[in-house]
Amino acid sequence: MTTITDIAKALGITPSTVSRALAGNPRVKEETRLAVKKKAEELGYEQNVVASNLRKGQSRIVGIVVPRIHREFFSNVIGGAESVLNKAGYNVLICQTLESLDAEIKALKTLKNYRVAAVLLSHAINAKNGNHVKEILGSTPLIQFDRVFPDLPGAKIVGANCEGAYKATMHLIQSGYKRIGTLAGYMTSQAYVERLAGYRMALEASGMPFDNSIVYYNTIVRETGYEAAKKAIEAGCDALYSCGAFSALGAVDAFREKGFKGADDFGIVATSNEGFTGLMSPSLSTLNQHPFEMGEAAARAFLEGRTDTQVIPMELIIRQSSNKNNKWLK
Amino acid sequence: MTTITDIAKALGITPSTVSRALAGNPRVKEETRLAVKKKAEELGYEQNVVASNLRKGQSRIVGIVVPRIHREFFSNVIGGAESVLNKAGYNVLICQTLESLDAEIKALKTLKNYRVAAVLLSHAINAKNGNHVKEILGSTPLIQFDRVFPDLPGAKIVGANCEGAYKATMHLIQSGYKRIGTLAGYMTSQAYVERLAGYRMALEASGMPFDNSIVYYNTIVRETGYEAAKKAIEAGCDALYSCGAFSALGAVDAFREKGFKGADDFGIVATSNEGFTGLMSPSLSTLNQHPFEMGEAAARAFLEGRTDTQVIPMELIIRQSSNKNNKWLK
DNA sequence: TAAAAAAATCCAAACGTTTGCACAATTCTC
DNA sequence: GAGAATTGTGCAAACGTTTGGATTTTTTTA
Repeated sequence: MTTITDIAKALGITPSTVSRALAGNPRVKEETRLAVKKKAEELGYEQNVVASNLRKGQSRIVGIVVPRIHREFFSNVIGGAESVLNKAGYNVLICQTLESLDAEIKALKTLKNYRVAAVLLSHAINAKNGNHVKEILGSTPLIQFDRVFPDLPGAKIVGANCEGAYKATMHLIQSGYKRIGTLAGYMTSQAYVERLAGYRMALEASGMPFDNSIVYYNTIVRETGYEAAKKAIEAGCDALYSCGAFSALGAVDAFREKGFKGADDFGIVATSNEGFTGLMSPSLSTLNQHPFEMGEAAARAFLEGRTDTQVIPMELIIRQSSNKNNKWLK
Repeated sequence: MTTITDIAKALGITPSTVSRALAGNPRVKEETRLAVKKKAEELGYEQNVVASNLRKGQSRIVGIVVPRIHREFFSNVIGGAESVLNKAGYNVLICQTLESLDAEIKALKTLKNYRVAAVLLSHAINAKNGNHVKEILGSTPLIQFDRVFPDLPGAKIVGANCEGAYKATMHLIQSGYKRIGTLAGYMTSQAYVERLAGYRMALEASGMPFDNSIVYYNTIVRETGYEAAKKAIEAGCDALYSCGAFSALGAVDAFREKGFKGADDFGIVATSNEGFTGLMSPSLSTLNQHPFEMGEAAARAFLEGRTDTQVIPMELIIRQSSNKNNKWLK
């Protein structure tokens, strides 16, 4: 591999001048700069970024830590972040924690050892606070997304959970549904608490009672969604706002079983616009969390040195499952 | 940040001994090794991997280049590769090409400049050959997966396209379907050519004619799948093997339109076990390409220094769309 | 107990780049 | 045309680690 020393020797100058020439330092003569560029091209020179990083004490690598790479939400966040960072000349080093706090700690240490320019982080589910992060990262910029700890410094990118849930519930109300339950998540998670709050606000803003007996807690997978939906039907509900996407899938199973034929019979809006929601039958009305944009925002927050909290709006996508003019099954 | 020199000074020894002690070199006394370890712990020492990599001329980073990070298939490959590599002490630097050859070239150069230990690569769709790779990567180990160029050196991990298509078609034949068409892909892609070959082999092995008039080429998205399926129905088909998953979705649209009620009316098996295939109604029988395992295999091929081609079997998953004993819609 | 062998440590260079400061060459000013 | 200002280049150290070979210390052997 050719080095700047090789170029320097070939040109009878010193490595320092070559370095400056390649870096576009104005202190080197136009003439020599061109000669250096030409020779570099000629010898197929490529900078050894490892050496450069060592000398400069910093790298053009941004670390991204996520619970799981192959999760629709996270892979989209990564995709968004990568595209922004790549344009700015950064590369991404990716670590997955598989929801383990130990793995998160290890990942952060590794990234620190690589002297990454910043860390984009969404916490493992069993991280209870951000103390470990502060200690390990020191002065390395931190941008948290989705699963954040408010006490940690630095930018945070979160979804508009409350507002989204409000919008979804309001849509159901305005569509004429009279008794709207909710498939709520775990109250240990900030995101789900906010969604429940949004649901409640929409009801109360419309003069409808908030009835805790049709709030089905801890309902985030298909099976529990199915069971909860059956109960909701028995309880006289004609619509559901689901805090997740997979639980809504279970609800649809229940509707099928009951012979419901369309949104006239029962309406549902789910959170998280997973790919399948638009492909299944009935297609599911959802709240799009814009994971790709979340990744872009996280990357930009780093590039622009922001330290505030950004809230990414959730977009309501109305599909068959809440569209009263549309039969589910032909 | 504390360095090995700090540790050396604190202990009254030299950095070289500290380095060797931490590396577990047998030339250092047990006693000093323990002292070093203790002091390192005490001072919160973390190795500067950048300096280490520079000196050693290689890094513990593996580059992964994919067309798109947020594609179910690729994000799973990455997930699989990361989990294996991480256990072996490697980290992954990820680049997406967004199907652009220029971006692929740039990514490879970047990875080379980082002196990565290896590159795992799935080519951009408009890369016509592997010449650029050879030139840039030089001696850096290359492992290609999914989209590979046979002329490039190094390990290759591919799906068992022919065998999978054979299995899927054979399953339809054995289920009693009499006239089986296929939603074929682009014949410019090796994978689709092989799938068509497997389909043909199954027919011929069963004494059924291969009829090119019910081979629907270039059918890989929902819309074209829908159109092709309508034609297939008119042509008297009672089943389809689809080379993609999204085209099968279009076929299901067509079945719905025709009022088909179950696999007794029409059978279909799709390639690629995308998440939605198991969630839609009817659930789709598919060939699971095992992307996660493909990523694991690619990572292991590097770790074990393999240079052969591995074929990852495709698993037939039988669901409602080809199960004659099961009505699609209740 | 002296010499030889083995074990532990040290020295110094190297990896390839960047950068403050010194020096040389050029241009400008009066 | 002498000195000052400007411009371009060189020198050498530094980033933190690793490693071959030299050196010192300890242990073994006769």
